[in-house]
Amino acid sequence: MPKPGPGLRLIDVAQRAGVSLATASRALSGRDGVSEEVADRVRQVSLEMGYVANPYARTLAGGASSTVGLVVHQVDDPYFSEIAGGVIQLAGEQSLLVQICHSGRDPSQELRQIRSLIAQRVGIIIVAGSGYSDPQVEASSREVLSLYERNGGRLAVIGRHSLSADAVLPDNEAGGFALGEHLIGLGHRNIAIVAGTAALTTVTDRMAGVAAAMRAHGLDPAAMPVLHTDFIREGGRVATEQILRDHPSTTAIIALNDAMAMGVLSALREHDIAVPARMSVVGFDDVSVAADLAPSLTTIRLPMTDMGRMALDLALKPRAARPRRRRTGHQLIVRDSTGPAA
Amino acid sequence: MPKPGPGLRLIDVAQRAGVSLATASRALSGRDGVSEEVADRVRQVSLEMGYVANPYARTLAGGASSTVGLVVHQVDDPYFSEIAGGVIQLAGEQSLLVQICHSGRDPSQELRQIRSLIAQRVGIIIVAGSGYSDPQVEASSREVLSLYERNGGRLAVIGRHSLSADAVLPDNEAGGFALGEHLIGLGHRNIAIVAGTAALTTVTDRMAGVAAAMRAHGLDPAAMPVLHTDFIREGGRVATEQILRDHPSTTAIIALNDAMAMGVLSALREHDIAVPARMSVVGFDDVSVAADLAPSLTTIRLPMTDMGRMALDLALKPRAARPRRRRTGHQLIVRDSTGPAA
DNA sequence: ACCGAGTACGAAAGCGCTTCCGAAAGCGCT
DNA sequence: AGCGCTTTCGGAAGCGCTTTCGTACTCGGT
Repeated sequence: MPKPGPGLRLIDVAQRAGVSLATASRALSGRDGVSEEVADRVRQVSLEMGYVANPYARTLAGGASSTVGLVVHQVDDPYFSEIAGGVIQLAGEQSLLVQICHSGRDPSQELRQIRSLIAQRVGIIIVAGSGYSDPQVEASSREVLSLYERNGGRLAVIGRHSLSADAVLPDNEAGGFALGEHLIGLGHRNIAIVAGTAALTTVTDRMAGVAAAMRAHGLDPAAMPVLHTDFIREGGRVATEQILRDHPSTTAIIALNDAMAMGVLSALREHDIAVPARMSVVGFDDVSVAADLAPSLTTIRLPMTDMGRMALDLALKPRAARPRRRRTGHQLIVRDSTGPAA
Repeated sequence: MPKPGPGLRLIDVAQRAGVSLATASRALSGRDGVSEEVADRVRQVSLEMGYVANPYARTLAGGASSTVGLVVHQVDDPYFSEIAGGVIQLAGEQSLLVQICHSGRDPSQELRQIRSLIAQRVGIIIVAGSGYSDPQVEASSREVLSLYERNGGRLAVIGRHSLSADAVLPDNEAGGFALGEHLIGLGHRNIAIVAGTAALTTVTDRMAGVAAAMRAHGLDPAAMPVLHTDFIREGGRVATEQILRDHPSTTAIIALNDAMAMGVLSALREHDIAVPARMSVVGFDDVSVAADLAPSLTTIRLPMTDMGRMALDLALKPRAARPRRRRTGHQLIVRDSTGPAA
């Protein structure tokens, strides 16, 4: 492992400015107890010499770490990369650094990553991604995180419910409802859901919204085929094959995220099934390519970049007595992948 | 700024294991001078207590920082997010953490980010993204980076030439050549290039390849319209408008990356110009959505994830006498966006 | 049984910073 | 002039770790 180069030390600056180490430290970190005149001189010298404090020493000595840990499922998934973009953006403005790691959609891996971040003593952790409906897993993850918070760490989660932490929550249920309404309004009655991993709360919430819409229109959600596969493109492909085979009367497919919707479209294309003439397809998230797909995708827009910013913003604020919830807006974007039922 | 919680200290583990601090340190870091028996006991106790070393203390005491800094233009650009995915993947396997920051395609911002990483004493820096053809900018960035390397920092760059650093280089010129050959082979003679930011070496290299292909077939590259805009989707749209207005005889458009190609396709769609019947379009990179576009995009595939891994791999190896170059393969992927010239 | 070489471990010195504490100096007041 | 109070600063003690150095002990050779 390479070793970073040596650097200017605070004592060098202090000597050059003709003050003690302690005074120099106070001057640079803006503590009071230093005359304006001396403080200015120290700052001046420090600037001239291009001094930058060693963050390891600073943190060790009881200062706070200035890096934020970000845990995402997978950074090359557009949903997460946009969230990460937002976090990095705001972090940059606040001159914080971002440690990023993958949980790979695996609860135990996620826990490992969080532990590692805590060990790194990062002061802020942002966990993006769905919660897991497995109570066992959630419990142990919750335990680690709440210990972290009790120790003074700041935590914010994106897109998952958390009892203790501040959270940024897309309105998954309302989004699902809007999708359901849209399709039912177009006359669709045989709607199938490509639902992704069953254990994710994101999935269950979005499904609940769709079910509510169906009930609101006198349809029976229980009759609706629900295909659980992976929450990625390939999952959409696989599920579509099953739908075509087992539920031939289906006229509309709701994929619970855009990645799976892309898989659905690609499978339909292979089977020469016209969209939306013979089958309507909707996604969820509105990742940036959704508009460029063939055909362009009707979906629910979530402000991913903002969600990243909001989460960091929450975490930067002092902790409130009760965990804060920030709900994001959502918007139905109607494009070319949906049309009237055949 | 929140403060990370306290933690178990090495001395706690040492006491519990009945050895001195020094011995415990040696045992856990695998140094020799400790009997197998004692070392085992210490490791056992450490595991039981869930001890994790404080990285700040460790680094301060002369150990090496175990985080790698990654500078990308923008993490929510698929090209960079896939590279980042590769870096994070390998870093995870080596239990390194990744600090990620945006340069936002701005040379001075990039330099600022690098400086900040150096100040953070990260031991490894990976810079992804194109070089800048502005010699002034390149010089000052080169100065900072070579100082960093002289001080023992490890550096690897992706997709840019560097005199001193190890580099992972896609074969931009050969890729450009392959695209040119493909279109010329389909009978296209009036080819326009959507080139993106003129100051990037990636752009100039890819253009050089296309030009070479034209010369090889007796065509004059100088006659070819070259549109310089931003290296993003919107740049492709703007450039396409210009092409349609100023170069109506064009039958094929080469976009020098997929993002711009998506812009080109979207502009053509608005103008109801059939692809590939009336206009062929190619991109470069083969980001994962390229296959799902309308129509699916002919492009040059670059192994982005691998490139990220390779860069970190290079940086982890001890420095060689001469900087190493690792050339990546490339592959022409023919899809539905290209066809014979009208 | 004695000596030099080797091995296993502990004591202690930092790494560069923050912060507590105490000394010195300046002030208004009696 | 003498008192207490505040302000400004320096000395020094850590933060938790790695690493050097020194000491006690073991062992093969004679």
